[in-house]
Amino acid sequence: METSSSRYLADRLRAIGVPVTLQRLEIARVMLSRPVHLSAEQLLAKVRDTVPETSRATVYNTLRLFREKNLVKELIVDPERVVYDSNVEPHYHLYDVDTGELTDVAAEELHVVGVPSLPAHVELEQVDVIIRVRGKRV
Amino acid sequence: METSSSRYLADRLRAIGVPVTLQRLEIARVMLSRPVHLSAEQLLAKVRDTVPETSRATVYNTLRLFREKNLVKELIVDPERVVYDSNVEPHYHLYDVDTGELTDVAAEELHVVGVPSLPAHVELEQVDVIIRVRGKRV
DNA sequence: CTAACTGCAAACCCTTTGCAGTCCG
DNA sequence: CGGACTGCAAAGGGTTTGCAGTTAG
Repeated sequence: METSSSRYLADRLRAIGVPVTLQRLEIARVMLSRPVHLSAEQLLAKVRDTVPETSRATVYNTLRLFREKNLVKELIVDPERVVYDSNVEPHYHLYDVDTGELTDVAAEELHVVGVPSLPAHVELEQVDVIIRVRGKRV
Repeated sequence: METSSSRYLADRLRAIGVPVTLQRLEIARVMLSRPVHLSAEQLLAKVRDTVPETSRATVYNTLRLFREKNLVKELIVDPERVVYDSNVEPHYHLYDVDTGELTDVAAEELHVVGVPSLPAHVELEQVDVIIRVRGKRV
């Protein structure tokens, strides 16, 4: 499947009511063609490689839009920056605190047992699991 | 046990090689007398209630020091701010994304099954579980 | 023609830092 | 005395916003 073609991506955006622009198409190409973990700044750099007429504001605006449309998920693993994940299916993460590298852990591999019953007035939104690892100390 | 007396806290700081000052003692009283979740700014406000001659820089310096000494743990649940947790024992969290309220979930209640085997060059630092909830939509 | 999108730059918030003054051992 | 701690204010980095110009339907 040609998931990375402009045609496919443009249709996908239109299908969810997102007007297609050059910048959004390119942001979609970088973020949505395959599972990636990118910060806003990293995304901006990649998008500017091919579409230099892209501003920081547009990247942030588009990320917010994509998040609202459930095309990407925010990962909060580091106080320094937010990371955007193009895998919106339930899954977990392994995070190397030294390198910043993020790896997906499939929901089939890992299970959270014993989630407490919730107060009546709240509902579950999502369960985050972050397995923090670091390079071995010698 | 008088865990909140100045005497006890001062001794506790000295025991781990932290020179005792008025500000540190007060920060310790607010943070360490009982399990709390506080942001730096919230902590500053509480400390200034009793010791107004406390600067923001001192709060941040002291939080870093306390973290290095394993008196508090950083919680990364919200991109807006870091929350400090005076419960340094392994445990998990329930987070209300609407109110910002954080609740501890004891390690005995909840288990993470299936943590993947780690690459040889890294070691496990910690497993974070954040159960995100929100007020029920009507 | 109107509404929506974009770019730029400045504003904003949280956190850290430089520096001078102060205190404790 | 010397090293460490403190306060102030300014710097720093990531994110958001105001506004004017442009584009698409």
